[in-house]
Amino acid sequence: MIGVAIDAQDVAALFGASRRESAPAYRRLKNVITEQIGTGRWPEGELLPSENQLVDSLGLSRMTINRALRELSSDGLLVRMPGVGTFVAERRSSSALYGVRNIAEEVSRRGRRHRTDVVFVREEPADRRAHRMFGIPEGSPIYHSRVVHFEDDSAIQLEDRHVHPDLAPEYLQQDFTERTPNDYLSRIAPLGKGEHIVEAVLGTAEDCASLGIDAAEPCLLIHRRTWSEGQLVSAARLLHPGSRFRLEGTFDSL
Amino acid sequence: MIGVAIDAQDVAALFGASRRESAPAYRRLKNVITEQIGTGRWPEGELLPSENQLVDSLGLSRMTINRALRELSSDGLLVRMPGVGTFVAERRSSSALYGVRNIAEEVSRRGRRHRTDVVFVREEPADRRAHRMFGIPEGSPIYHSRVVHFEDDSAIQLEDRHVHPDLAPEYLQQDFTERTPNDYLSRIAPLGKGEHIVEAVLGTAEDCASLGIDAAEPCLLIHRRTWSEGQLVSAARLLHPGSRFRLEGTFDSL
DNA sequence: GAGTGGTCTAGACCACCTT
DNA sequence: AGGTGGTCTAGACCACTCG
Repeated sequence: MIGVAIDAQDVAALFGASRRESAPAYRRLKNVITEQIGTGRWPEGELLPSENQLVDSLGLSRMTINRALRELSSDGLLVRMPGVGTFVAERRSSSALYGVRNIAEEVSRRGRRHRTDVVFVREEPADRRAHRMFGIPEGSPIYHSRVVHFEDDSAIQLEDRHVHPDLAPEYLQQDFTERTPNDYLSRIAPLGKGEHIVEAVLGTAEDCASLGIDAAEPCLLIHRRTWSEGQLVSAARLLHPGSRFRLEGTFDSL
Repeated sequence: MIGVAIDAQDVAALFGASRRESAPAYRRLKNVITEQIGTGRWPEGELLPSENQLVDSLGLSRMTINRALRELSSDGLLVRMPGVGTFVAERRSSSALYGVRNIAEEVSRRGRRHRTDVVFVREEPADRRAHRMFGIPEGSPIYHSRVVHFEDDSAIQLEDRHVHPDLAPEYLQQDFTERTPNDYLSRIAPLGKGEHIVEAVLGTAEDCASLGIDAAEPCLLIHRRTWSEGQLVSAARLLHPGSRFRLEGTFDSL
């Protein structure tokens, strides 16, 4: 066996300390486990106590334990194998295809910590490409931001974004460590239409340096444009290290 | 009151008819409800029978009913309100899922010529992974195909696919140069649910040789699984050279 | 007050994996 | 054989909504 098993008594201590919360027991147990995984105190592959051990140490019924573990498994934080045990899942980001909107939310939904590094936020003269896309005169000001999104301490997205200055006049004054650009934009400009293009590429040397990855690592590049009231609001280039990020989506026959 | 309530006896009839499935009860109940909503027989806003009514009509314990309804609620198909009832949710934003459906169609829609090379189509003993995914015994036969799709004369997709033998018994006899595996499967097994996972990777040496690309070229890898009637029909690994392929999609005011 | 969903218990049987 | 998770039961108490 690789990882040292987590002790049921440790879980009991953490769970006991959460008694102040008024949430239901299964919720509190989920919170405790999510926190341990999020902070890295329980590393990938670590074996959790069995359901029966937790029944004894936590004083809850097995159904309650089972619900907490089952939901965490369906959230992708744990991996359960019948006859074997419950393990901390490998940390590999994944986002709903149509959920590429709010990366901070996706990250925290997985019980991880989201952090943003701002590379720059500035006004620039529009080049020909911006002129064509946004329909503003060449040389007139346009906003340009570049930030890096972290999940815990690994970079998972380099966001390079151009924004129409008239539709988001306060853009330069925003603190993007507090609220992501996407967050801000979706608040001030009601989303009308969006477009995604996804491809596999290698990052430039600068991209790779920002993300802290090797130059040969394949990356997922998402071009994302959003319109509001028929006007292009924002065009973003979202670059994700292939080893740390993937897109997920489901569809129904509807 | 708006919607006419759904009768618990109707649910019982549908549930009884699903007895042939060997799935657990909560799963069958979820399938039955999903199907009714998917086909529109239960319109938006419709009131479902209460948990206690279903306990009586289905002969299941309330915990089992509750699990089915709770999970459907978390899946967004139902909306539950304590003290009020359970309702069919409003249609989910039909986030345009990327059109990975039929590559032959996509190619010819672009005015190019589509061609398929069959690498192999064969029966294999299921390994552990197949066993877990498809729920068939380890070592029992499973179908495995690998074909390369060309757009004009450049390879754009390596399709490696495993298929449940019971749900597509004639799979080995198909001529995939005439009709793609996807085409065939969607004809014989009505699509229920699908899942995509998209990531950026490097192909194996064999992959790159099949696609005629350099080993260092980033590729878009799509894992695609499709279910019919709650049973996994097919799991495919679709590998696209990054330089020759990208995914596009649009979405509307979600 | 009657009905709803939300939660929880203390058992149980099963298929599965490991030894 | 013994441990694991997967499922299920038949009860129970609660906060909530509605008439």
